[in-house]
Parts: sequence; C-alpha cells; structure tokens
Amino acid sequence: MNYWLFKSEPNEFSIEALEKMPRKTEHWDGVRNYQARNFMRDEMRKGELGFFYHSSCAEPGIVGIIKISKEAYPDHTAFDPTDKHFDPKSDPQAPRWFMVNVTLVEKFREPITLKTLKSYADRQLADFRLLARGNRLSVMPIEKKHWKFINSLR
DNA sequence: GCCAACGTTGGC
DNA sequence: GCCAACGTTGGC
Repeated sequence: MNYWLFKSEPNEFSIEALEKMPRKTEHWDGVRNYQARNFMRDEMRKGELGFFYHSSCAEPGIVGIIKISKEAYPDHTAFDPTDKHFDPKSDPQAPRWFMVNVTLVEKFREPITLKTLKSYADRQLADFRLLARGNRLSVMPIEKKHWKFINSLR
C-alpha cells in the first residue's frame, strides 16, 4: 500500500474543480516527467490514497485527499496537437505518457499550508520529499510515517 | 558520453 | 517578476 502526493496549480486544476466532476473523478493528465510517469505507471494501484497539493498560488499547501480509481493508461492529451501537453514523440502505438484516474475522498476544511509543513522540516518531516531541496516532482510517493503525521495536523 | 544551452517549476 | 534548481536537448 503506497501513499502519494499530487501537485497541481489550482488555476489549471483545483480540488474544487475535481469536486464538481461527475462522480468527483477525473484523469490526472499532463504529467511529462519520466520519474513521475514511472511512479504512476509502475507503482500506483487502484484504491491507494494521495494528498492533493496546490502549487504556484497564493497559499501553497495540501488541500485534501484523493484515491486512485483507475490504474495507469495512455495519456491521450499527448496525441492531440491542440492540447497544451501535446508531445509529437508520443505515439498511440507506443505511448510515452500515462495517467491515472483520481476520485475525491475529502476536501479539507482548512488547507495544511506549505508554511505549516515547513515548520516541521527539522523534526517529524525532516526527510519529507516535498520539502527536499529543489524537489519539482509533480507526482511523488509519501512515506507512511509522513502520511500519518500530516493527517494528524488536521 | 560530455556538457552547455535552454525551458520549466515553483516559492517568494 | 526574480531566481535557484532541475530535466531535456543536441552538438560534438
């Protein structure tokens, strides 16, 4: 059982937008980083949980919990020349990029802000990947101890 | 295989 | 808007 963190810029796709989708489910498309892709394609399993993180916004932080509702399948947005995430090197016969479906489990009443998370950076969250220097992964695994600790902050 | 140039990410 | 950190690209 793995735990995950999914980053998104809320003006691109927010937890509020997910909440409004049919069955509160949407595909997590547009991942164009090999390491993040490998996590999704090779390790994410249906039913696993993840945090939804808002980045590049007024108050970056964890805003809720989602679950994997469909395991990895080809990211069709890579095949669409009109799509922002079009990649001419991804071929439907040999897809380069993948996505999963996520379903909203819970939107937090109050976000757990990056500022709050950082306040534990030298203690309980000392080796938390999100806080690692220069980390830019949009999809990353979370250790169970960190998952539990962050949930205790709610 | 090396590495400089370039583009992107993301906090501030 | 700035800038540090990082990933990718492409010439050699």
